[in-house]
Amino acid sequence: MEDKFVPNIVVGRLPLYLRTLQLMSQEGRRVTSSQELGERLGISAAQIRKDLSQFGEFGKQGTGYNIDYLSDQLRLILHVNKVWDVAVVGIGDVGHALARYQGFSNRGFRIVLLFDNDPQKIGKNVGGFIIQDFSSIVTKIKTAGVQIAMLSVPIDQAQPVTNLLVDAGVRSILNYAPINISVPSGVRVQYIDPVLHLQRMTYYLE
Amino acid sequence: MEDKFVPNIVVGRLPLYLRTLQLMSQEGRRVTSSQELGERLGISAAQIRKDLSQFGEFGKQGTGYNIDYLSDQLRLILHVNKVWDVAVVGIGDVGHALARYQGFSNRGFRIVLLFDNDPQKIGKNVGGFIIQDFSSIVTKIKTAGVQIAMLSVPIDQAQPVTNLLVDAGVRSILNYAPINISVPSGVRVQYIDPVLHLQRMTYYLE
DNA sequence: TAGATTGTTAATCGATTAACAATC
DNA sequence: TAGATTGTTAATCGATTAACAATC
Repeated sequence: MEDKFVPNIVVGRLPLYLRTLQLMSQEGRRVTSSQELGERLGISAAQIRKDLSQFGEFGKQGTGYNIDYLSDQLRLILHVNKVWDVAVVGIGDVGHALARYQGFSNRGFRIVLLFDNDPQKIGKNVGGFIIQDFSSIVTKIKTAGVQIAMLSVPIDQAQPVTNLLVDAGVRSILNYAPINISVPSGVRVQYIDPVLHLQRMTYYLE
Repeated sequence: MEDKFVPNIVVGRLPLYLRTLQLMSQEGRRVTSSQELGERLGISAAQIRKDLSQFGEFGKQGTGYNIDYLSDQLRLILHVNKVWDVAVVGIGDVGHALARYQGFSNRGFRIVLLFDNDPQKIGKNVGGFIIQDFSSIVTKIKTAGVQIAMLSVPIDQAQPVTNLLVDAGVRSILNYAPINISVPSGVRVQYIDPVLHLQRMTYYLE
């Protein structure tokens, strides 16, 4: 089921479904429908049903989806039924905010390592973790078996640091530096750059 | 030219092109080609040419694109040939990082207003600006004529604060709260939620 | 039972790519 | 001139939607 090819664009919507279902669950709701989910997300009901059908049958005709059951299934599909250890690399303002962000733990992630190369910062405690020196990055990440990193270093360090992360066995990188980085196949990168989003909106402003 | 309909997905790629061109310009480069741009971005050369052709003819056969000229044109198209004033609403760790982020100014944005509702924070200076009380948000934003806001408040405040922003005349919202918000037509929302990106990658991890 | 909603198929719609004449 | 690369067309590919039988 999960072995078969699923379009990337579909995979990208699943976390959105999960996020909304978790919220509904917190609201005390028990069941929902593709229509309701769609309305909350601005996505058509047909698309949601089609997306889910890639992975199995999770609903009941006439009643819809059990929220907690579908959430569990989505967590299994997305492999966030466990908690993933994450490293934050580059503890400037962005890294600092990530290290202290409370929104990871109930969605499948926890931060376990912080790195920076500024002697002023090394040894400091942020969000309960001690900032460690870049020089130890490969061994520390390897030893901890961390496979996911959030990268919040300056632009010119993004590629060299990425290379270290790849050497250390990191397979998923969330890159906050506004530059495209190269990784070998088997390693995935996602990008966050607020300016891209802002410029996408100013197109429609005068 | 800009009046005619352009697919949203095309508009979304333009900021990426611009970002790469600005980087090339800083590297001292003068010209590039759709092929080179495509390689740096992981996008096909044909797609880049097709996207650009929606807005005009910016290249020369045989030589390619003048980097600074194409950058200027993209800035005009995206309306970032000017600098937009932006408000940051909610000065927790994320808002704090946004307020101090140095990457906005050379890409068309500058932060001019900060808001929070925590009496402990109101009056404090972050990144050169004084945090102001929520109670003044509508009038202050109206007076300043700010049309863009970055929203970094807790989940449960996202929708009510959004309503205030809309009342104040904000037309573009970059929402960091992990929840979908409703806005009237004419107002645009973009979302940033790191967990969505992480979960999209764990799908491919075991 | 009647009403509601799923999962799925086929039709539609839109986006990407390949190819090439034009031309620098 | 020969080589390179654009802008654009037509073909391909993929994603979305509409519709409905199945069934809770």
